[in-house]
Amino acid sequence: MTFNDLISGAMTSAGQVRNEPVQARSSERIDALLDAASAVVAEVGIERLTTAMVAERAGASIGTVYRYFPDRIAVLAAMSLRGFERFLRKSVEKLEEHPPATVDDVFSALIDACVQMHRDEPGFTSIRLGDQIALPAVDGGTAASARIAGSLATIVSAELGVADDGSLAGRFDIALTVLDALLVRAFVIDSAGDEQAIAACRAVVAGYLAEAPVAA
Amino acid sequence: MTFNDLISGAMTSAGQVRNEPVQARSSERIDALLDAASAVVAEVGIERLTTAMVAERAGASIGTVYRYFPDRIAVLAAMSLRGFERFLRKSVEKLEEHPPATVDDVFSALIDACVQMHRDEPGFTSIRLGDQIALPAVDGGTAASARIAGSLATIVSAELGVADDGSLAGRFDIALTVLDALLVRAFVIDSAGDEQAIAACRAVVAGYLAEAPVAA
DNA sequence: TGGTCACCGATCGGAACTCGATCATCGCGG
DNA sequence: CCGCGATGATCGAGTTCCGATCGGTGACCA
Repeated sequence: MTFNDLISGAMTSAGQVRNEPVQARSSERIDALLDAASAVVAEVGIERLTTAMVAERAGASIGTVYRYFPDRIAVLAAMSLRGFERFLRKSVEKLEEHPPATVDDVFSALIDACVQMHRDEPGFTSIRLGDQIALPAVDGGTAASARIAGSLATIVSAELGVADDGSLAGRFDIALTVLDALLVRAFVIDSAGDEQAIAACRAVVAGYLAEAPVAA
Repeated sequence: MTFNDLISGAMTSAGQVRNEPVQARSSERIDALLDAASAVVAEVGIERLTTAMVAERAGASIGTVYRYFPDRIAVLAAMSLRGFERFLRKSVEKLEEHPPATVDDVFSALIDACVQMHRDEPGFTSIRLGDQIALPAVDGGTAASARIAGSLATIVSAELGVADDGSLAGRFDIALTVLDALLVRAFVIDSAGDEQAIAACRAVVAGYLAEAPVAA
């Protein structure tokens, strides 16, 4: 089991399109629609996004939006899931580029990936890493950070030889929750990312992970 | 300056009603509308709330909703602000009932108040303590936790004699951000509040505050 | 008691979403 | 290799539903 397995284990059906693309132009169209949705959220926020804005920004027709997404909320959910998957891919990229030696290295890579998402993915600060589009239909099993934490604990145990008394997944879930919240804070303070706030995120997460396990 | 000053310093105009109530029935109606909005968010989520649902649930007419709120998002913003204010009031209540001796006591009271909000205030787990309705029109000065942190730092310095090298407000802002995120997690895991997750929130916040200051 | 506040719901504009017509792509058979 | 037909993709007018308004009526309070 490698870091790459983080991705397949964490995806849900909640943000998938209604018709899986067959032709290349269809795949490209979906990406364009989600790029458009991201840009609209970055500009006006989640609540004010309309499907007409998305269609217009994507250079498509309203009917094309509804070919792939059953409704407005499905567009937001797909955007959220795409962001989540992209975060995972960047994380895996970094973890495979510079194999971590410690848990702290692992989370350092996750923070780097998440900072990059906030900087490169319009609207990510609004949509964040999480579940707010899906709430209240989320529980401890389906929450975004929980979907990563279990696999990550398994992989970290195996790859780094970290002992797991059963609490590692919970601790990672907490660390991911804190990471997401503090990076949103860093990008709310400064849309380019407040460096002190990012540094503080690193310190808080590292400090937490360095402690002896607490029941999660 | 007392803990009670936390409240006046943290409020914004962003969630205020369009017509301030004059008659008692008007105040009661606004409360009923916001109670209704909370119930609807708890059931269907933020995105699916409609003003018709709010009117119906409140036993009012659609025109009554628009007497007090210019639009749908203003209803959500008012609900969010009311939650935030109620959290502050519960916090101040607890802090005045049992005067804290340490920063940890202060945050313990804040956690108790926030847990109580999640339990007693429908929809609070969706709307949380934060700014998501207002995003992206939020910055480091207007963010919810930042609006508390400055006053709290001043009060804690004065009341508890805690030394402040200028970083206390930032540290409190971080602690509040973490507190909010980890309690949302606790109530996502279990809608009654997962006790282990709540305990973990206490430990993480206490652990962070016990450390030597890090630039925020 | 009268002026002001509060409420209602019919109405209209705008957003969400549908569906039938049309266009584009691709694989297969000649 | 090319033409054709089946399938996929797109569009936007039309329909439905939601957001928001406004004029008429009722309630409150000084």
